[in-house]
Amino acid sequence: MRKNSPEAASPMEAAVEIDGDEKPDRLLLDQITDKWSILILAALCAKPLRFNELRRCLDGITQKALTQSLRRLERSGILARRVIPSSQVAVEYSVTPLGRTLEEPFRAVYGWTVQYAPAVLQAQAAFDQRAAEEEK
Amino acid sequence: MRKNSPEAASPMEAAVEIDGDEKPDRLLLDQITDKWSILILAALCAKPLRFNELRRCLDGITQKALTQSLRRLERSGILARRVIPSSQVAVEYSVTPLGRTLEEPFRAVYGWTVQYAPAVLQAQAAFDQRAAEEEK
DNA sequence: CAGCATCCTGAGCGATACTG
DNA sequence: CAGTATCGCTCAGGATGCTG
Repeated sequence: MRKNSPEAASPMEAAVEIDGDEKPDRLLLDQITDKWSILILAALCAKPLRFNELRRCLDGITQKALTQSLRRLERSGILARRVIPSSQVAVEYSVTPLGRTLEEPFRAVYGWTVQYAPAVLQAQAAFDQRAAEEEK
Repeated sequence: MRKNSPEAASPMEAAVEIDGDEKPDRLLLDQITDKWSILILAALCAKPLRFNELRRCLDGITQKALTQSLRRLERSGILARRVIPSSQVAVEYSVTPLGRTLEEPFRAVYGWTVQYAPAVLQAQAAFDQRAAEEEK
């Protein structure tokens, strides 16, 4: 396996330059930017939740998808899974210290979507407008 | 650093609370966090590129996938497509001002992957170790 | 060169049923 | 409650060929 590259003078460009084979960065990037990870982390950063509580927060997610996302995040050390001793089976998910370090970057991205959503919607409308016109 | 994010009482949680129906934020989030968008933006932030130049940067992407991603980003006003008059057909893609505002947030996420990749890999190894043991 | 159209395969998702 | 297991099926994505 390859260790990561020494030191890239340019910040992000490294991702697109060293592309000879599958970079771990790219894989990792895919993992954390998947459909639900951001939202799951957002929910658990607020407070730890149990499986079905979490499911209710993430409206639209299936049990299977949630389980998979949770496992993947747990495996990567971003979430912790803790079985609560009780009469009923109870499992609580929480964010690890490592996961906490992701909160900021994610907040930046999510903040962007909120801030610029109107601009983007407008751009999309304009684009569709133009497309429709030259269709005629 | 950043100047955004006034001091939202609830920073990211908004995304997981208002889930009655498809929120535009969620859709937008999916759009920009897809497999290639981050890398495309990274490449074009460095400098504008033509279609095949860009394709070469993003090793592994197919023509179809690249076209789709580019259209989507163009439609959202993040990229600009410009046909260069010449003897041969030439098209240059560049980042719009709106796209520039995404550079920071993306850099934060990408930076995280680089910084914490070792920690994540270690966590994954430990996880797999544990899993393998209780398999026996 | 920069795409669009078409065909095709399989990875992944949802639905359902079952378990500790 | 918190999952695992199985099965069908869709549809996103790759491969290929063609065009302005």
